[in-house]
Amino acid sequence: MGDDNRDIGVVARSCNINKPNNVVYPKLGLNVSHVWNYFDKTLAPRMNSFTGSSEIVSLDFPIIRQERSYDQVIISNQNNNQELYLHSITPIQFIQQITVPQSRTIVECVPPTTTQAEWIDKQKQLDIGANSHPNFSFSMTTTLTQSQTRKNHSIMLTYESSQQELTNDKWAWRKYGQKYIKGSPFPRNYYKCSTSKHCEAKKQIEKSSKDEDIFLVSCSGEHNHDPPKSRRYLASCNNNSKLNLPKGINISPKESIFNASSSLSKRVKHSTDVASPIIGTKPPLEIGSKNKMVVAVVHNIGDGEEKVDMNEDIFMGIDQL
DNA sequence: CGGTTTTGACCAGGA
DNA sequence: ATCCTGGTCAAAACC
Repeated sequence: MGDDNRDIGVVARSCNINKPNNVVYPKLGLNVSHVWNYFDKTLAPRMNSFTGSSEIVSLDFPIIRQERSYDQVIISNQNNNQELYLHSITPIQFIQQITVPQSRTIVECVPPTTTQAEWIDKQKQLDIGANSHPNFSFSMTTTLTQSQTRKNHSIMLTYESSQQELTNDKWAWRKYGQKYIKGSPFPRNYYKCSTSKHCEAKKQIEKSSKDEDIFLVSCSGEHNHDPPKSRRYLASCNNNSKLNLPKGINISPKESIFNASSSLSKRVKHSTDVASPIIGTKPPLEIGSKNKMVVAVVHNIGDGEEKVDMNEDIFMGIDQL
């Protein structure tokens, strides 16, 4: 892609909207779904509070999305007579560690009759900056990093999270460790899914040393069960009144630990409101080979037509090795 | 009483 | 081989 798309990306960041003017998209007739997948929640956290007149259409990947061999996500309407094609301009290939947000994703609406050849041809048009059909290009605002610290360890996906986001989680977690990591004054907290013994979902939470309001959340593994029905843990927070964090998250920097460690006993007695499972954090991201986040906002603009807007940070495609 | 948190010990991988 | 670092374990304490 050339400079055109870079410009669009810049506009998208500043305007929070990423669409060419006066573009009418085909009527998709998509069902509104409130099923958010993990990527949706991670990459489009602001959509939680979307209050505009538009409908938030969150497309559940296993049901609505499908992929074709040429690296495409296709969203079909119920009658299968219209499709929304989503495609990563630059395939995102994860290696040991790679940061994603520089990647661009293109979203286009094309007739359902598009064949692979036609689609490739459209890509060529895009490559030369042609404007023959509606398309968007935008960047993510959420830093998403995939890493693998050790050979046999599962791949972890790391992203930045706000305190608010930490408190909204449907999964139950049990803390199993805490470690001060070199280079950071804040400890890293280790959690496992506590709902099922056989669930391999894990996550790590640590406070960002760069921004006091940001937490770094790393997820690995997948939940192999439904979220717990009981959300009893959601209400429990520790006594950090300033932050109102979920219980169990220790963000005390090293210095304060040392200064306050007058207690010499191995088991430091803690106040009643410090110990408890951390719940209320994002669910781990499902890192599958076919994970692609798709969220669209559909504007009804009359004449039976719908306008599909893509928020600047609500879509991305992820391909794995 | 069962589940969770705490925290030092242990272990494996990398330098 | 040794050291360092990060991830996990597990016993004790807590809720």
